[in-house]
Amino acid sequence: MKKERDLYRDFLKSKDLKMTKPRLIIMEAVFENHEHFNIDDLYEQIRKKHKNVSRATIYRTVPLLVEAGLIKQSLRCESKDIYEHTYGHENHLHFICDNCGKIIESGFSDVAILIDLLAKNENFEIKEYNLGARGLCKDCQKKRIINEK
Amino acid sequence: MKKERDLYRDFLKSKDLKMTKPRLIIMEAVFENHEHFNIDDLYEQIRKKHKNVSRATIYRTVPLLVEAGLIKQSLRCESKDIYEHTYGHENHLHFICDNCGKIIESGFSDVAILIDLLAKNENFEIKEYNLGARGLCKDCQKKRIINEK
DNA sequence: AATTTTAATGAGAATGAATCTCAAATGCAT
DNA sequence: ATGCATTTGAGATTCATTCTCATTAAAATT
Ligand SMILES: [Mn+2]
Ligand SMILES: [Mn+2]
Ligand SMILES: [Zn+2]
Ligand SMILES: [Zn+2]
Repeated sequence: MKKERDLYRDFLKSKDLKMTKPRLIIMEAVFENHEHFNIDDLYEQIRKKHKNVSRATIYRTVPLLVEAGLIKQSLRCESKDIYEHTYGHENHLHFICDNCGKIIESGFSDVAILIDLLAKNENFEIKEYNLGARGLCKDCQKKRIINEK
Repeated sequence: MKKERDLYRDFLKSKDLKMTKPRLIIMEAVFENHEHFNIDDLYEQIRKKHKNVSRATIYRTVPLLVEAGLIKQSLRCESKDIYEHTYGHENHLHFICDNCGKIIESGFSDVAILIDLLAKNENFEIKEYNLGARGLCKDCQKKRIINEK
């Protein structure tokens, strides 16, 4: 939490943005848990302690955290943008179950090497990977077999 | 276009859905061009010839084409869901330029092999890959250098 | 071919995530 | 402390998507 705050401070300073109370509250809430989250989750979480932080400010602040490189926009879920930490988290890919919505994470060091090669071919400079697949998780495969009987 | 229509017919029959005039018009419009498209693009395209096909029906029909395996939901662009053909198109990944929005496609046969391995580890059954990266295209890298002077 | 049954459609209303507006509040350099 | 540009909260607005429901069309049955 210490490092994140410092990076955030530096980022804001570098952009001539002010370190305000809501911006601090929001960034601390974001790093309180380590799950994927959407703006509404975050709003509810923050509201428990701070009755006066507005949804608008959260919508305005989250993109700053993205730009600062602390979080990234991840997959979309239930028609909502969802986010996850990047700072302090390994790159990983998502397997999303079409049936139950479960998200399974998996490292992808080797995959990245190949994708870097493809990108090089196109002279494309990658800033952020966005890798995953949809399908059926272990449990839902079993259910399917039962249902299709 | 012949094959797509037959597959679609079979799919509708298998689901006890009727082959209606709007459903046919929409599926033909979808396969008229080979670009990524969003619902609004499709609506405009269809409206040129058929003044009476409603937006609602397009929103209702596109998911059928997805379920039939003819198209897939692809990346999101300008806050709109976008779609692309799957039938008759190789699997590929997308490099998306953060600066100009350009979408670069690239095959990924080798990548798929690695991802299949990761999926196997998790006992996850992949139905559809969703692979890409965001960053800067060749042209925008040059522009950046100029701008940062 | 006419009738019945049932699903699908069009038009527009409703929803809801995300963005915008603007008067009031706050951070920060002096 | 003072002054001033930036940021904020609250609610209005936007706009993609979904829903509603009276009407229409497809297919099954006579
Ligand atoms: Mn994740
Ligand atoms: Mn594509
Ligand atoms: Zn599952
Ligand atoms: Zn570009």
